[in-house]
Amino acid sequence: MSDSKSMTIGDCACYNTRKAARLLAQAYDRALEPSGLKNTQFIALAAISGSEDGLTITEMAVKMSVDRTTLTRNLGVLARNGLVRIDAGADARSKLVALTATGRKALGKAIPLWEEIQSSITDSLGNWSKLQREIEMLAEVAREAR
Amino acid sequence: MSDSKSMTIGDCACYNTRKAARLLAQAYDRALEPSGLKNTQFIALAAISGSEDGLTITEMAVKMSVDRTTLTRNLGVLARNGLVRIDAGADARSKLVALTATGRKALGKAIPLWEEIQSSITDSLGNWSKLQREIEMLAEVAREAR
DNA sequence: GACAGATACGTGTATCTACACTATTAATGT
DNA sequence: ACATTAATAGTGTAGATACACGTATCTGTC
Repeated sequence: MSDSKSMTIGDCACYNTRKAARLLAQAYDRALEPSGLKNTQFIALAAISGSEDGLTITEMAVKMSVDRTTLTRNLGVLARNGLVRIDAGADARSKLVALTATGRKALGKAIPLWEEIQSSITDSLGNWSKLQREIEMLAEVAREAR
Repeated sequence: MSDSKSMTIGDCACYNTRKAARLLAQAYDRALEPSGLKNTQFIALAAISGSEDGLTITEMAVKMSVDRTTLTRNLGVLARNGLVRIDAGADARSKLVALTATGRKALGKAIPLWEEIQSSITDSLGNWSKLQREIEMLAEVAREAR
């Protein structure tokens, strides 16, 4: 079963999704360039700005579906560039990530650039909302694959 | 126009696609582990094996929609592990990439593992063929975004 | 045959990614 | 109170990714 119509490696879900992700990352990076942010950094800043009182690294990693240790490194870059602040958390264990003024400013500069590339991409597609839901479903299925 | 229903950063095409790509990569890497290959390496070997007389690095990069210099590094890993051979090409400039016996063997071991995770993923989805076409369209749109 | 432009490839640098492991601190059970 | 377990974060290592730049080679043209 499940092999009814010959699987080909060219149909690999991982390959095709990664390919799209690479090309999208390049397009968004180019579009965001005037802000000095890469797509990853833009998304990270946006995630932080969405949380009023800052969030811990683990919280943020879960929210973004990225490995915690990956996020630690990525936050290191942002902190080095003065875009985020990493304060002591409630615990002596946890830390709180928050935007600096510089970070907020960069985010503000990036948002209209993002809106432009985002609508440029989605306008060329039939129905992005629907495709987005399907890609989210794909992510969910991958997350649960064990 | 194009903003008829309020764009939110959570709808970012780049973010959502990258997220799915990350989770898929983890799932496929886990599944392929017994072969010693990562998803990227598996795809690279498959791409090479698909070309009878080997291909140049640029040809392969175009075929896979990956940056040429990225591919150079990735091939370096595969060559270091004895999975591919990099011979002199027609030119004194170009080179020819080909599978070694070891590479062919690893690929052979990986294919059934790939089939398993691939159908596990796609079976959990409504219609992968259709979604795949849409993701390919998304990649195409991103490629042409300038 | 020399030269301008095109082709093919590598390196330096920087970022993103994640697994395995470690260290520290907090919470929990007896 | 103490030992065990859970929670939180960092490091070592390794691979993937791409841009800017540099080098060698080839090709067409004069």
